[in-house]
Amino acid sequence: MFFLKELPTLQMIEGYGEHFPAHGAQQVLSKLTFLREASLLQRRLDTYFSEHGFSQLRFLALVVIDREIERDELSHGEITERLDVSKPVVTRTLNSLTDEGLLRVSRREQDGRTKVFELTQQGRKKLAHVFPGYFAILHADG
Amino acid sequence: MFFLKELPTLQMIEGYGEHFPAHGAQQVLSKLTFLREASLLQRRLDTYFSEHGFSQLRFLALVVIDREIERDELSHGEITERLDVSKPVVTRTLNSLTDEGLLRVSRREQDGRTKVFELTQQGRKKLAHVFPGYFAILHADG
DNA sequence: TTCCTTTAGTTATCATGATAACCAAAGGAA
DNA sequence: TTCCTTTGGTTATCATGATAACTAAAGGAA
Repeated sequence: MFFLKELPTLQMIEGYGEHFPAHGAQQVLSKLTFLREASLLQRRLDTYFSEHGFSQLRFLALVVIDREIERDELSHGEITERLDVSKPVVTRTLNSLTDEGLLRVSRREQDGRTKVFELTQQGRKKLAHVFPGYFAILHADG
Repeated sequence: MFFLKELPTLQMIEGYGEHFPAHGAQQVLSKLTFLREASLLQRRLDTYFSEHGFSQLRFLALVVIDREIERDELSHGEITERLDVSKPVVTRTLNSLTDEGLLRVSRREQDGRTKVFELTQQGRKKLAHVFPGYFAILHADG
């Protein structure tokens, strides 16, 4: 998240910078604008998820399992590969989703270390319930 | 931060959605791309800050004081107005910056409640040290 | 087999965001 | 004055990101 409510003006940036080439300030400002807009959109999504007792990460963890074609389940490691967060966070997230009954775990027969997760009926229902509003936010202007 | 390493394909999104109008999927995908790119840029910035024992918020707190024209100091409340984070987080951040000697606090004479913060020499030095790399990341392609 | 290395996930701990509830000074109305 | 409301910040507590260090199963060389 980018936490500056008012972006600096072009003049301000130019004032700071003997640090970048001519016309660099414009590029810097447009990147800051980009970050700020993304943060605002991200914040709308986070608010939406939290209204549904969800978080983006918890949602995406269900999504990566759901979207897998010709498979119903993914291992902890496979989920970690698909999500850009650390392993311990994946562990915590999957455990809490399991505790809430949205996922079901089992051990893989061939390898006693591996845990595999699949959506429960309730998990599918929850996803279906949250998707429309999610797409609505992404589809909206701004 | 948007945590999906691989974005869904257009076909996947269309598969999910009777939830949005025709051609909506393209719009959804471009918003997801936007979020993902912003997250990657944000992550480069966060890495840079943490290499300097800094965080984006700590940096921006110094910046909003520094960029104030014709004033050297801002109150806690004024800083809170300029940063898009909650009051308690501002308190904690300003305290830690003060403890590290980057800011100096004083009470405002007219109002015994108000705290005002200004950059120390060390704070200015730190900002000057961090700015070039910050702009370089923002100026870079991608 | 025995032992060493690799791989899968977990535990411990920290940093940093949020909200709710609080304290204390300021500022008026009675 | 006294008391009530408003305003400026803080405390307590939680959620959720990270890294480092750990446990235990797997797999392979000797």
